[in-house]
Amino acid sequence: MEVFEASHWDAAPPLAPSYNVAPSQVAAVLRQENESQVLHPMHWGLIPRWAKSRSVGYKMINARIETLTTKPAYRSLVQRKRCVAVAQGYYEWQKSPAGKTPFFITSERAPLLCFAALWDRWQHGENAVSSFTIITRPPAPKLAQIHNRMPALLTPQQHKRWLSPAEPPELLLAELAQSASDDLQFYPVSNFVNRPANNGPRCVEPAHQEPSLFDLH
DNA sequence: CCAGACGTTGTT
DNA sequence: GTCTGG
DNA sequence: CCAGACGTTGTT
DNA sequence: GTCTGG
Repeated sequence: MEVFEASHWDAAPPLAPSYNVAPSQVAAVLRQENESQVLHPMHWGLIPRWAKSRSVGYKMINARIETLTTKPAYRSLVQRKRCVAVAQGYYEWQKSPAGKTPFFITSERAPLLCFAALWDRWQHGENAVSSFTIITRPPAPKLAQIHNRMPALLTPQQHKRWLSPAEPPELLLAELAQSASDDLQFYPVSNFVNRPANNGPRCVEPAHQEPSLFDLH
């Protein structure tokens, strides 16, 4: 709330801290409501209003910026359902012949990352669920060594405009695809984070250098 | 018209 | 709900 | 994203 | 291989 000058949390108890937010789990999402910014707990993995079951959300965790305006599932959301997912960092798995290594990625300068995202509300009988998907883009040069995609990130200057319903989506998307993301830093972590049930500071501890089988005699 | 999909990543 | 394919 | 299950019949 | 759950 301090960083974003958000006015309040939507739900009474704010989210508990998590070092391992997996798809389907709840994360902090910023939305504009009238003139104020409000934090909402939302499930990661978009469940569109028309979905017949919640399980649709397991597939829609990311949205490619290149095709955002043409995909039927997303194009209507770009107009009025923009939001910002908030976290200190995120994990990306780098592949090599030796296997997959998770990296933890944060900003050198900012205390939090702002992920450009889209949300929707799904209602089925009694229970309503709000959920979101994170927009992805080709990687900034720095991150190309880790992965061939990255989340579309917003600077603190950009995020208010991204949330504003008055802003034209075409312009916002053009800027989003360009934004520099040159302040990102990263380091490898252990595969403790691979198991969704694992949580705590151990998720972001730098990995020991594992000797490869090749180096053992 | 109705039926069926609606998504990304990564691998081959 | 809305789009695509048949 | 990764991990883990993937099934029925019949019994307690 | 593919789907579900976290």
